Amino acid sequence: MVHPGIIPTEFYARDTVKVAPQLLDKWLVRIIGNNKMVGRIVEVEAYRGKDDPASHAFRGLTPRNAPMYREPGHAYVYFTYGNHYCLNITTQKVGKPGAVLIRAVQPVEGLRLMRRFRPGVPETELTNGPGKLTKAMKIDKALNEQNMTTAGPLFVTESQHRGQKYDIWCSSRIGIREGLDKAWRFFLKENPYVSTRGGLSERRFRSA
DNA sequence: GTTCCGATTTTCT
DNA sequence: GAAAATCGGAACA
Repeated sequence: MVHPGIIPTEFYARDTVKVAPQLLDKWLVRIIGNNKMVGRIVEVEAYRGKDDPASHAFRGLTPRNAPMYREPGHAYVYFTYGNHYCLNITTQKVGKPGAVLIRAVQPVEGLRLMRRFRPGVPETELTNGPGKLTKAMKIDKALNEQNMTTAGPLFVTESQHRGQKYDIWCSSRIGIREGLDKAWRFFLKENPYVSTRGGLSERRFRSA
């Protein structure tokens, strides 16, 4: 199987807040045996380090957040609220913590498999939240620390569809209590697959 | 539509 | 012991 346009390590080895909005419209690809699932990234959040009280890395290195300090372009998968996995892609060079949380994707390919992992759910709710997309695409602890810059079980590519114009908006991040002043959630405005609950102070970020 | 609750890991108090 | 980068179901309106 050929996978054109895989996003390389250098893309991720930069400021997390710069990387996050640039991941929008790219394709998250999940390979399981001969099956392929693809989701267009439509909502993300940036998490940094000591300057970011909402980040897992705010208080320094722990066993859980260790991937945030290691190589960029790798998966940081953690288990939360006793029920759900969340997928992040690590950013910044080794030693400097950072990660982008993938909050929502738009199903592009492999809908049948996604529906099998999330039965009885309408298409718009298949992957419109961080815990939902990991379940629909079978992303769990087994993929923690996976390299996402090469063709493996999980990686990101450029969009393989014709470039259509879209508006990027930003807001405060969701489900946090501190760091609400930072507008580090980025999403495609009016995309029906973005998770519903709005952040504070939504506003236009840029068009692309 | 809303609010409340339970699932139960990791980290911090 | 409590809160957290969440979700789905139940109860209520």
